[in-house]
Amino acid sequence: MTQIKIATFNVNSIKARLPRVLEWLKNSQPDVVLLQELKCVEEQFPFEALFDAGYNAAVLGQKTYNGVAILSKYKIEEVIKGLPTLNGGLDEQARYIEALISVKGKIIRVSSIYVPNGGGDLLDGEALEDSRKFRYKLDFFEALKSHFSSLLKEDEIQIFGGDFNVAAEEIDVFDPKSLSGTVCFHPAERQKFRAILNLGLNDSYRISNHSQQAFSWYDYRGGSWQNGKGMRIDYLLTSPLGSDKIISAAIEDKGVRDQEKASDHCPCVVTIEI
DNA sequence: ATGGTCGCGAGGCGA
Repeated sequence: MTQIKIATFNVNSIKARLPRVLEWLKNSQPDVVLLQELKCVEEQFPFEALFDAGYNAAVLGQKTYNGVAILSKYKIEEVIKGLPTLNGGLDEQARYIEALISVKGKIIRVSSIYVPNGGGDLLDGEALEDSRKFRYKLDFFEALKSHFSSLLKEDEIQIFGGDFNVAAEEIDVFDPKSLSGTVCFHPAERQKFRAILNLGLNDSYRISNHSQQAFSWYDYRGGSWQNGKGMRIDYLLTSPLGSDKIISAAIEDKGVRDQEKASDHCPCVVTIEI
């Protein structure tokens, strides 16, 4: 009987965040960590500091923007870098990395995902849903759904985690009325995310904490953390074999988001018996 | 409050 703790954490620059990340790793002791928004190329990734902290790493980097990684106390195998797109190519940005983790003779599949935000300035009279960035976001969700659909044919414990940049339900935002139709809480993107869940994946936090409101992201601007104005946009989605084995799930906001030089995201964790 | 704050990298973009 082995328990494994898996985390997802959008760090908003691994270089700027390294001291905070090392401190959090020491306190939280996750076995596997899915990182997003590295904001550096693989050559600049702090492999040594993280190895010294006990973690192997697989990295898909990019200069300045995006970047995803998988950290693991166990061996990382069969790494796949980049999200397959519907036309048979690969998404051009560093937003997806997947691997197998070998845990005491058992295999789990994990991926670290950074869904495009989809927001930004609109042209005169342009609706969010017509903007280039938002359409890229919706296309990315479609590509994710297609890829997950094929992976779910395997009888594996699978955990797909990351910053999905969408709040699933009204309970997942601080003000559903005012935020409805804005980026990260627009009906079109919520529908795309729901379609991914409908493949048979579970939102591990929500099935473990039925009616608890908790947020994984607080804007740096406007004192959002101090005012409790956040959203839950980071998830650890589990395949049926994984969902059956969930012990607990949580968002580790206290002692992390309230620190100096914190990321605007909080780590989300799930513990699974394998 | 039509702003606000970060990170990157050296002005503006992305979030």
